[in-house]
Amino acid sequence: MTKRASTIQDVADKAKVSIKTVSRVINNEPNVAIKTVKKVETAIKQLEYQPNAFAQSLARSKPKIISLIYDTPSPNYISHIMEGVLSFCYKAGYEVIIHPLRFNEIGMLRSAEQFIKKSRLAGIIVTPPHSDNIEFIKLIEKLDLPKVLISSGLDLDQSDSIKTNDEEISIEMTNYLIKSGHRKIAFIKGHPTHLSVNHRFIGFQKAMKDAKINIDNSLVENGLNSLLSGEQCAERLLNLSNRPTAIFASNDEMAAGVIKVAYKKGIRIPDDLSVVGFDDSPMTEMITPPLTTVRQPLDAIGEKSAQKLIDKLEDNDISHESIIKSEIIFR
Amino acid sequence: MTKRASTIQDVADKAKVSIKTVSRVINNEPNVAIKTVKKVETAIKQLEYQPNAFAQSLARSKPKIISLIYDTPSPNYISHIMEGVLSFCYKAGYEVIIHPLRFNEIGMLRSAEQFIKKSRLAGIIVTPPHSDNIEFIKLIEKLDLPKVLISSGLDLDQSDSIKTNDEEISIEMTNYLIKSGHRKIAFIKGHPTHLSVNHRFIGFQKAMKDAKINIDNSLVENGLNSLLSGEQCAERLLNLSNRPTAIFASNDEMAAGVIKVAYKKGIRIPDDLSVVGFDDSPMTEMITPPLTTVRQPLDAIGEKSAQKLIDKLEDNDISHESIIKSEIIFR
DNA sequence: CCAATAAGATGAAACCTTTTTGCAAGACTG
DNA sequence: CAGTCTTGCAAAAAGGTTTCATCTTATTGG
Repeated sequence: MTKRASTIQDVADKAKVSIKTVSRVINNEPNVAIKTVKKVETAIKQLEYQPNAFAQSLARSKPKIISLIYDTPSPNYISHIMEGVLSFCYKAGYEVIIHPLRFNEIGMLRSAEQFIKKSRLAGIIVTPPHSDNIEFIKLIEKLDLPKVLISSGLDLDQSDSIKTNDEEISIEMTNYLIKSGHRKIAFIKGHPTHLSVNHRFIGFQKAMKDAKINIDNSLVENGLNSLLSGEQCAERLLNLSNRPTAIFASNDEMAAGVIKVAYKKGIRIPDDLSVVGFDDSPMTEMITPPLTTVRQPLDAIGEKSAQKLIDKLEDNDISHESIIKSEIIFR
Repeated sequence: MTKRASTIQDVADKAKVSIKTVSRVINNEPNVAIKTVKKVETAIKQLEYQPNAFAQSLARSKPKIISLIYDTPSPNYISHIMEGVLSFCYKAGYEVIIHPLRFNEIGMLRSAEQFIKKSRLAGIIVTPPHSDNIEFIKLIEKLDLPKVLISSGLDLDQSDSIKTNDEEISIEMTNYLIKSGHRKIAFIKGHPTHLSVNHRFIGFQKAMKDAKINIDNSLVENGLNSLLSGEQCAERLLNLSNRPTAIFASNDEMAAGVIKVAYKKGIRIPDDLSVVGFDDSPMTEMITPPLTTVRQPLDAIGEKSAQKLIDKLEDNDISHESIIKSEIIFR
């Protein structure tokens, strides 16, 4: 039993053609007679030949490898984005290296640079909060690496980013609350460095203004995207003498925190208090009572990002919309 | 501005040594004079040199690349395992390719084989449910690929797998319920192909037997690990005239399903019904009321798996324990 | 103290597998 | 018969690792 994997040479021998011709077939190059293609293909099949990805990457100027950079936001978020990215790249013949990068770690930029150089990436997809980090983006640009930023709040070239319609959907959600009769609506903002999350607040403000309802500043809390911070904000909000009748949280984790506190205090949902969130992690469904929430199509976001990046790399026409719409799930 | 990245040759020139010597320094090989090492290191720093990972992989017989195979179980599960694997591999200088593989897809085995060959993997880490798939394991063995299986129920060489103490902890959990006064305890089993989950049931049986409590068969349900199946099981269990006072679910998603149904039926938790789960996804905390549950240290499992695999690859002494203990979180 | 020998440091060239590059030659087309 | 496709050849990348030989030193025995 020869353990040695077969090489392109073996295939060439078996098909009785030259190496170059095999290479042509593998890479779908034009100008190969159909008959020859067939011969080569059967040889490949018989030998169970698979081109060595490293040799290919080395020989090509641009290896077919991209990376997805993340920083452990919610597992749900990242794993769905990942799913979308992987499934598209798989079809397109690209390999993906998932790379975690701690946002606040010292030397994070240097280690990122090392990683990028070492892997000779063809391109990079960046998720929040890194996509909001101007230093990091500059590094990528310095290295001349094609990129796609997901939900970046930075003001960038359209062709470089995939965004969600946070502001618009936030308006819609706020209108829903208003239409349901709420006037004292509290808002829990997200992490300050997470720019795109802040668009959610902007939408809220606009909707309130349009409805001519004043926003009571004591009803606006600054959260940190975590369950705990949601609890803390809720604690303050629900202790107010002028307690809100609805709370709009910038993400589901914080919304869950609100529910937890409300439960502890014996405040009934949705009878005494309406709670709405943003993100639709599956947890939303499990929570009793279920939350009305905004569903972001994360898989689609991942897929589009990958598509956009690969189109760039291969100089295809870039005509895809860059905004992926979320929708409200009423519960 | 030369865009070309610097090569080992450049470093050699700058340090006035041979390529081989630079290679020695990069790979920490012995028998290099300290003075020489210094010279080379400064040259590397000045040129911002990073070895090309593909060239390395190509030249080495075994590339420093391993893969983590998964099949979208709960996002929480996979992303924590991933976290552990990545962080260890990063330190050890290995790259990780995360590869999704649909369990029931036709041609799944062939596509897996292609992937493994193409990437010239050094080793592979397999998560459930693939780690229970005998066909898949055989494929890996045929390809002669070092492996570590996470929570495999198959009866394998110890050195090939990382397990959790499911049975033991399940006994402990059952004892806790019994000690709390419960006698009519229902059990919701997990997905039948997910062997390790079944050890949880075995533990439950043992504990009940030891306590001399008969298990009422109508109180044992077959779930499928999903929220929905949890709801269905709960529906049946809670409609029984002889309704259980406690329900032990094999994972948290099913436990959440139970809670959802109980809530709908107006059954109060924990007053009328105790619910305990297994897994400790963060959802558990958010759910109101919080669940008593088993916490599996997923990051640690990922880390140990990576360590075990890499130790194998590098012929280090393999002396690590292969069982990672879970603990019960009382709430 | 010196030759003999071992041990350590270094380098030259082959090798890993594929793509690419020209160029030449044979095989068609109309 | 000129022109366009196909195909092959051989060699040069791509950027490392590895084998093995060589040149220095250090150690040892006498």
